[in-house]
Amino acid sequence: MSTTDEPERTRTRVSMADVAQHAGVSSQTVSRVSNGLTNVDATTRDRVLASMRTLGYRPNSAARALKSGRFRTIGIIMSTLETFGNMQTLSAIAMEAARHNYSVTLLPLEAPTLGQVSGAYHRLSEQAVDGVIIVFEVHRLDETEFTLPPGLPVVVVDSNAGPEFTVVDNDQALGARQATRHLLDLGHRSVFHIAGPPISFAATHRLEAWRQVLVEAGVEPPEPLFGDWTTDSGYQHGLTLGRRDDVTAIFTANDQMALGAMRALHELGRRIPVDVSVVGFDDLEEAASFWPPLTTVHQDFATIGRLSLQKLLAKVVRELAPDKTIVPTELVVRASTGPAPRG
Amino acid sequence: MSTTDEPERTRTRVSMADVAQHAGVSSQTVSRVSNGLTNVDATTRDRVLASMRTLGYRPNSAARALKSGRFRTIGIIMSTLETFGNMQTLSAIAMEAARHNYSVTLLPLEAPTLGQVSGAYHRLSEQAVDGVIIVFEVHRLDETEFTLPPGLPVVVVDSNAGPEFTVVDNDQALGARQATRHLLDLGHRSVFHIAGPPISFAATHRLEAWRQVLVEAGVEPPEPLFGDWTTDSGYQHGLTLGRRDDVTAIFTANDQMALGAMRALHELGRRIPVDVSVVGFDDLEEAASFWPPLTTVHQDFATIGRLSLQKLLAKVVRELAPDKTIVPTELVVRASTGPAPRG
DNA sequence: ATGAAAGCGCTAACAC
DNA sequence: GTGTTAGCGCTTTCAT
Repeated sequence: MSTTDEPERTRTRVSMADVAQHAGVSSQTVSRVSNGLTNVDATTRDRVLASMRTLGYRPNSAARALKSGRFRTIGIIMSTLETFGNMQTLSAIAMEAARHNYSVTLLPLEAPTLGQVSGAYHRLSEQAVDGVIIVFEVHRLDETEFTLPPGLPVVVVDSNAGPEFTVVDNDQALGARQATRHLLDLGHRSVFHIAGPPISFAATHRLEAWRQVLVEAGVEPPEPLFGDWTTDSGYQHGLTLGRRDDVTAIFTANDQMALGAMRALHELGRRIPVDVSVVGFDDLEEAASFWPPLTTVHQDFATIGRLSLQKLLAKVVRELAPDKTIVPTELVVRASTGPAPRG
Repeated sequence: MSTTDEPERTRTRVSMADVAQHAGVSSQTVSRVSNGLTNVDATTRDRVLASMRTLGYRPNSAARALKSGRFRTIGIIMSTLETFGNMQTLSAIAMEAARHNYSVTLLPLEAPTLGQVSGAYHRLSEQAVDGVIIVFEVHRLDETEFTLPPGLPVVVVDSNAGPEFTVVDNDQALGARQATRHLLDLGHRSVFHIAGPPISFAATHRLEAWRQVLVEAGVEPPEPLFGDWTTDSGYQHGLTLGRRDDVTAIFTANDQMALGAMRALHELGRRIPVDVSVVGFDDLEEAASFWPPLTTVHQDFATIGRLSLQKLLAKVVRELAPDKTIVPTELVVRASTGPAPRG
C-alpha cells in the first residue's frame, strides 16, 4: 500500500543538461543562449537553439527562482471576485503585471474575515510571490489585532487600513459629495440615502460625506436606510421611500441598489426622474442602459489596479515608507436625475 | 555603471539551515518537522517549531518545487476578466483550486486572438504551473493551425476546441432551445433573435438552436440581428425590432443586449411583456431587478469552474483521454415574457 | 530518532 | 567564446 495519493506521471522534463549534451556544448552555454546573452558564437547559438526546439526545452522557473530569489510573481488576496469593482481592479492589476513581466497568483477568500486574510497571507508567504496586494472591502482593517507578519511587501486596496499600510483607494467621500450636491443643485429639498452595510468602510465613508453635504446645506439629514449592496435590498428600501410623497431624490451607495430602487419606483408608478431622481455609485457597464439610464458616480478601478501594482513593484525593489493614494471619482449625469418637482 | 535595473533589496530569507543551527539539529530534522512527518521526538519537534517561530521561517516553495517537480499551481488563460461568465468561472476555479491546495496563476490576454493564447501558453509553460485552463470564447479554436506544444495538461472552457482537447462547457444549444420554445409555447407566432457576434462559438450555437426550434415548429426563421454583446448593440437592434408591429417576441443572446433592447422598447412605448416579450441569456445577478425582471437562461458557471479544475487536476496526475463535459442550462421565467398579444 | 551526503536545474564567478 | 566549479534551499536515500 503506497502512501502516494498521486501516482507518478512521467512527464519527462527536458533540462538544460539534456540540451547541452544534444548540442555538444556545456550547460553554461545553453544558459547563455537561453538568457539571450551576446557572448556566444552565432553558429553555436543556432545549434543550441535547434537542440532546444528539437527537445522541446522549457526553462525551469523553480530553479531560476531558487537562484535569483525572485519569482516575478505577485499575490492578490481578494475577498470576492464577484463584484464589479473587484473584477475591474483585478483585471487592471493583471494587465499591468503582465506589462512588467510579472505573473499574478490569485487567492480568493472563502469568507470576508480578517482571519481569512491572515490565513491567505500566510499561505501566500510560503508561495512563490514577491509581494502581495490585498483587496479587502471591510471596515477598519487595523481595528482588531490584525497585523501581517513582516517579510512580504504589501499594498492594500479599497480599505481603511492603518497608517502602517500602503493604501490605494477611490475617493469615496468625493463621489458621495458629487452625488448629493448634484441632487441639491437640481433643487431637491432633501436627499434620501440607501447606504451600504455599516461593516463596509466604503459605505461608511459615502454615508458620512452625504450627511455632511446635507448639513452644510442646512438640511436635516433623514434617517439613512441600510442595504447590503444587493438589488433586492435596494428594491425593499425603494418600496419604503417610494411610498413617501416627500421623497424626491434618492442617493444609493451602489448601482445595484439603485437598480432595485428604480424597479420599486416603477412598480409604485412614480416616474423617474419627473417624480423622483435617483443617483447610484460605481458606474456599472449596464448603468447607461438601465431604465432610465442611471446618473451615477464613476470609480476609476483601472487606475486603482495600475497604481497598486506599481506601488507594490516599487516596494519589491526597495523598502518604501507607507503612503496613501486617493484616486478621484467622477459624476456621470444621465437620465435618472432631473429638477425637483414643483411642490 | 551597473546593469541591474533593480537595486538590491536585502530581505534576508530565513533558510532551513538557519533554523537547524538555531535549534541545534540538522536541517533534515527541520525538514521533517516542516513536513509534519511523525518520526521526530516531541521535544525536538517543539524546539524546532520554536526556532521556526522565533526566526520567522517560511519554506521556500521554489526549492520545494525544484525537488518535487510539482508546483501545486495551475495557470488560467482568459481572454477577458470583464464578463460576468468569465468572472464567475474564474472565481469557481480559484475556490476549487484552494480546496485542493493549489494556487492559481492568472494570465490575461491583451486581445482575444489565438496568437495571444499561444503566447500566453508559452509564457505559462515556462512558469511554475502544473497545468493550464484556457477560457476562450471564440469560434473554432481548432480551425487555424492552432496547436499547443505538448508538455502541460490543458482543459478548455467555453470554446469549440477540437477533439484533441478536454473541454468543459455550458449547453449553449439547450439554453437557446429552452428560450425559444418558451416563447413559442406562449403563443407567439415567431421569435426574433438578437445574436452575439459570429466569431463567438457560443453565439453561433445559440443562433443555430434558435433557428432549429423555429424550423421544427414550422416557422420561417426571420433574419437574425447580430450584436456584439453590449447593451448598446441590444439597444440599436431593439429600436429596429420595436418599430415593427409583427415583432412580439425577442430572444437575445445575452442579458446585456436584452437590457438594451428593453430600454429601446420602453422608449418606443411598447409594453413588456404585454406587447413584446423578451428573453435573455446568462442570468446576471441584476437580471431579476431589470424592469421588468428578465426571463433568461441561467448558466451554471460555478459548476463549469469546479469541473474544469477537477478535470485538470486529474490530468496533472495521470495521462487522460480528452473528453467533453456539457453542463445543462436552466430557463428562469420572470416578468419580461407573457402570452402573445391577440392579433 | 537523527544525521550526512547527494542532487533537483539553473546561473554567477572564474578560468582558459 | 566557452567550460568548470560551486551553490541557491530543499528532500530523498542511506547510515547510524
